[in-house]
This record gives sequence, structure tokens and C-alpha cells, in this order.
Amino acid sequence: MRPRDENKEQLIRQMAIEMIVKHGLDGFGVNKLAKAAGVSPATIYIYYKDKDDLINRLCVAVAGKMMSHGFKGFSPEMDFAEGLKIQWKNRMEYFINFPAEMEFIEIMRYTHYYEEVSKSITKDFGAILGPFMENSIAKKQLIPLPFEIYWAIAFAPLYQLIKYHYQGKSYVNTTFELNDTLMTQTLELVLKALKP
Amino acid sequence: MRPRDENKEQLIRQMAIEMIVKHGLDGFGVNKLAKAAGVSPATIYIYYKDKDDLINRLCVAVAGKMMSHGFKGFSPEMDFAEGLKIQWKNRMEYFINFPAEMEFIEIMRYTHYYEEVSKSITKDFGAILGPFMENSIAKKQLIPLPFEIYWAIAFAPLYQLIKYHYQGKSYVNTTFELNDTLMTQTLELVLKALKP
DNA sequence: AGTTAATGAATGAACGCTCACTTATATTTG
DNA sequence: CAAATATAAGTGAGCGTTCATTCATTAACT
Repeated sequence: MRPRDENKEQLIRQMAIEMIVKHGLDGFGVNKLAKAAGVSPATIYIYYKDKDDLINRLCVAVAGKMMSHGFKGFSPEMDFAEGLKIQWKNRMEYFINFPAEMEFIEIMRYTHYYEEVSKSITKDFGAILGPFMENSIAKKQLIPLPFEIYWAIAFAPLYQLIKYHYQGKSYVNTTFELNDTLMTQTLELVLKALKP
Repeated sequence: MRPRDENKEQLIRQMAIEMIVKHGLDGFGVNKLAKAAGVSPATIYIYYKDKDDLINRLCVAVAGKMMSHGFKGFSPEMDFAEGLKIQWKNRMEYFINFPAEMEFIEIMRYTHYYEEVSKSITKDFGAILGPFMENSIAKKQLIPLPFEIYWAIAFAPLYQLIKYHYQGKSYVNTTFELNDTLMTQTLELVLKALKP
């Protein structure tokens, strides 16, 4: 039995992400991807059922990797400020080290493909962040809040800054580069909002 | 000379927004749009140069309308808390009254089409929000911040809540409905973060 | 030899877009 | 006032192209 060439699948996935980041979902096609990865279109259909399956599984894989990275060194028992800081640092680190994957997810987040992702990571996400919230509230380090408000204030600003970074320009400045200082400054304000 | 049937263009625009909101940019096509609006595909090309032109002009128009609505009753001389509250209320109002347009923009925001929108509204946006920031800082109602951080904290949480609303479910709760109470609660926290 | 990986050409469907044409209104003419 | 003319709106069939997907075949490994 002839074994699969794992490098091939790896290359297919990598090129797919690259193509979507570079040219958007519109500019992405199976034949183009095959040419870019140096394989036959038919080969792609050995690994994936169809185009949707390919994109879906890419999203789930990347988002999962990203999420687990976000919780590196984190535990729900941590003090609120420390726990939030670690998560911000992790997400920032990921965004620095894997810019293509980060931008890929930022693109996919607003397509119907992301529903599948939500299904697959929602549970783990709530299972970790939920107890972290409860513990923090019990320790009086976080004001009691609905989960959605908590998330909106705790993380949306960070992702907005990342979006500005990739966009390269915001409403006022012609260029914007996210760095550690700006991240820390923003995090401090977020903590100020959420602490009792 | 036969006059244009303005209802036709209106219907084309409305159906286009509806289609993109319902089926995403992938599910949107000129022929489909023509059938949905009950006109010939060729008619669409009387009003728009090509598909990109159609989408671009739709984005610019809707985003412009949305932005001007956001500044209704607002002036840069207002006190910070009052000015921010008015903007949140306006955006919330828009999101209640024109849910399709709001969701349309939320979808388009992360596509390459939005670059054109940025170009067209960036100036007005900065011209109003810039002075508002400066005034607020001078009055010691707002801590000095880079514009991007200000925007990320002042507005990203609101848009995140709106996104949750459309998504209908967040990481924890199975359903989420944004209402005035939740909005006000979130705004209070944002103000707490931004006030000196 | 047997099994699966991998191929490249081929396919029908869907796409954006155009063209030859008709229809509706405004203007000119007698 | 009405008929003739001019002009732009609007049409529907169909063009060439691109797309996702498949199939008959070959290559590579156990």
C-alpha cells in the first residue's frame, strides 16, 4: 500500500491559507490552489470531500490551534489581572509568530464557515473562561457581568488593534503598528473597566 | 427620452443587500440578483459598471448613511460622557431600525471592498472624532491616548455585542439579545476605562 | 500482486457580461 | 393638436470563461 505524502497535505493547507489571506475568499479556487501547491486538483479531493470541507477543516484546525495557544500557561484559578494578561500576551504572541494564520481567522470569522468553528470550540472556550469569570467574581477581582459583556470588553479591543495593524491605517494615522507598549496600555484600561 | 424607473434601482440595491446578508458574498451573483429583483441582468449594467462597482457603491452608500446617522445630534464640543453616549445610542438605534444594512456592513468590513469605504469616510470620521478627543482631553474628561486605542476601547465592545446579537449565540449562552439595558451597562464600563 | 496515492484531461454548471433589439418617454415638426 | 423622430431605458438570449468536480489511468509502495 502506497503511503500518503504528508508533506503534500501540509503544503496544500499552507498554500490555501496564503491564497485566502492574499486574495480573499473570492480569489480562492481549487484549481488555482492545486497549481500553487504543485499537485493535481484530483489530489486535493483525496484529502478533502469538497471545497467547503477543505475550508471548514482549515478553519477548525487553525482556530483550535490558536485557541489552545491562547490558554498556554493559563489556569482558571489565577488572579483575574494575571489571567487576563497571560491571555492577551498569548494572543499577541500568536499574532506576531503566525500572522498569516491570524489574518486567515480574522477573514473567516465573518463568513458562514465560522459557524462550524464556533460549534467546535464554543464548549472548550466556555468551559475555561466560565470558571475563570466565576472565580474572579468570587475573589472580588471582577465585577459581576453577563458573559457577553465580559468578553466584549475583555477581548474585543485587542482584536480591534490587531485589525488596525493588518489594515495598516486607521481613521486618523496613516500607519499603525501594534506593539507591546500599546498592548499593555490598552490592557491596563480594560482591567480598570472590569475591576470592582 | 425615457426616464429611469427609480424604483428599479432601489429594488436592485435592496435585494443585493438582502442576498449578501442571507447567503454571503459567495452566494451573491449578478444573474441571481437580476432574477430576484425581477429585472434583466443587462439592466443592472445600466446602473453599474460591473459587479465590483455595484458592491463598492453599495458599501460606500450604506456606510456613509450609517456614519452620518452615528453623529446625529452630536457635536465635538460636548462633554465626553454625553458625546459618547449619543454615539452609542445612535449606532444602537441604527442597528435596531436597519438590521439588514448593519449586518451588511459587518460582513463587508472584512473584505477588500471596505478599503474603498475607508477612503471615503476616513476623513469625515477623523475630522469629527479627532476634535472630540482633543476637547475631551483638554477638559480632563478623557485620558490622553493614541486614537486607535481610544477607538478600540470606545467602540469595539459595542460592535462585538452587535455581532453576538446577530450570531444569536455566544460562547456560553445559547441565545443572546442585545437590548438597551445591556448596552448601557457596557457603556458605563467603557466610560470608567476612559475617564481620568 | 495487491492496494492506495496521485495524476491530467475532461465535464457540465455557473459565472460575469454583452449585443441586437424593443419599449417608453420627451421633443420637434407640420 | 397629433404624428414623426430622437434618445435613453430596459430586455432576454447567449457569449466566452472560469469553476468545482470526476474518471480512466499510471505510479509507488508493501
